[in-house]
Amino acid sequence: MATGRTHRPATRSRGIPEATVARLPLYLRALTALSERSVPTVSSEELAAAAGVNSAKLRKDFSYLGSYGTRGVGYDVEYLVYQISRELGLTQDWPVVIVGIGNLGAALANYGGFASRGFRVAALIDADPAMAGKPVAGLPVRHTDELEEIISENGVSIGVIATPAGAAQQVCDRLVAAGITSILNFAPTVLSVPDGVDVRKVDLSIELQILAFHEQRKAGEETAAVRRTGTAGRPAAAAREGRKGPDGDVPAVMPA
Amino acid sequence: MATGRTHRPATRSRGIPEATVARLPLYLRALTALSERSVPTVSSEELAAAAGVNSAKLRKDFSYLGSYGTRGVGYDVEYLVYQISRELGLTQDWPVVIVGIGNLGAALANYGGFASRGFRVAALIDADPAMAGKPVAGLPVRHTDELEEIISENGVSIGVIATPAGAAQQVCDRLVAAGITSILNFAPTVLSVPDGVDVRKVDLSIELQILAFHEQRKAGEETAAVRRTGTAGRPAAAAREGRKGPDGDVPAVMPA
DNA sequence: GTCTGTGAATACATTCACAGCC
DNA sequence: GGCTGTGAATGTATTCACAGAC
Repeated sequence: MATGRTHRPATRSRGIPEATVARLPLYLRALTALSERSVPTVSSEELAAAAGVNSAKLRKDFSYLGSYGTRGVGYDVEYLVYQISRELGLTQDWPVVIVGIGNLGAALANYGGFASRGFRVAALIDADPAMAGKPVAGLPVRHTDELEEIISENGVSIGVIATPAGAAQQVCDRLVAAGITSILNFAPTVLSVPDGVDVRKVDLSIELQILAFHEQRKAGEETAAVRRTGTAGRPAAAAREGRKGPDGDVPAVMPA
Repeated sequence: MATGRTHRPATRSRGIPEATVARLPLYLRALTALSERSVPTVSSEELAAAAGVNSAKLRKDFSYLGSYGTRGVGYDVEYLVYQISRELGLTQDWPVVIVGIGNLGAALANYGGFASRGFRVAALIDADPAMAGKPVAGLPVRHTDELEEIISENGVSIGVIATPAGAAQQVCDRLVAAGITSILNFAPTVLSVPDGVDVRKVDLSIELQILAFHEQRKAGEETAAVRRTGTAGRPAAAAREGRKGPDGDVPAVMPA
């Protein structure tokens, strides 16, 4: 990351913290809901509750964007919607391609949340020739051979990878070579990309594993018992029938 | 205090940092791949590269679990796989339910990554009576009416919500009432849950919006950067000329 | 010599708490 | 009175750099 120089102090300071950027879409969603209900203004407290954060954090976040509120009153909903949209780059439309039209890719293609923000699915691409031409979410699936052409013709800079893990790096390389500079990766694999290309990943199984970690801890607190039994056991908890785990009878966890 | 153990606290220290927990699945995946290639040991440098992090971070992360490496040698792959699996709670199997069998729910049901870790889809649940009984991913869809019974009978503690936003809170409440204590939420809404219940959310459109933010920033920098790198880098950006935003005053994405 | 494990240093993020404006 | 905006304080995460085990 190229740190320029000292601060550009004015209302448009060039460094919004990553953590803040990651929350802006959350605020935007909450604001959009308020806007649809024609709520004219909102306090940091109310908006924070709607977005699921605390109000100090929200105010700090907004302070990076500028002073868009009014003391004693709150924030103008419409104005904030616009400012955040602009900051996120959603006032323009972003064509995206989805590569890998399996179950997940198809689900993504059908996902309404893309279009409702500035995103437009420019094409669906799959390596299976049998898929080519088949309509998914109203778009004909195109073959991988056409990938470069599609990207170039549509000026696509954001790509979504929903292929199996084995194909992801190869697809990624082609996307990058074709000019893509932002990638959302659903394949459970680490992608390597040149500098200047952003990758964000969504890994469904990782999220579950994190939940399992905390779940296990909860279970352990209830029955502070055998935790480290080298051979067999896991924390015990009531369940019904033993489901077979890797080594025999593994209890499921039920809060009683 | 509970922290009575003086030395060797790391073996099961009461607080593995969240950031570390979130990376353990990454390490585990990389290690599993090495294990399948029968690689016996791995250095922090190699493993870090495979997991897409830097080696100092990895070593620090592992130090929270204990001293599982050998100086001058590296880490035993099989042993680490076991230790991390145990730490994450993956040595037991976790029955999960998926609620909301639309495109996304079906994709999740078919997703192989769950079963390959300790997760087992115990049931698919949908509110649509027309769906009831229809097989998805080899399981018959069950109706929401049976939700409590399913959770109780299978000792499920982890639920996945893949319903439309409007139904999510209601489903969440029922899941929690039925005993679920961990929720993975795909619906684009903030869920409120009582203490003791963990929620993780995956929001597809939020990830894209974060990418758009950075993409927009790149485009802004391009004006200055383009001459520095000559013409080598960005075919798609050049092709983007044809695209125009819906409104007239779209800020210059391209040096005009 | 190699590579881990970890205090110390730094960077980043959140929360506090209150001055300043409505 | 109510609410924002923000320095200061605190908490968390990452990185450095090297002592110590092999």
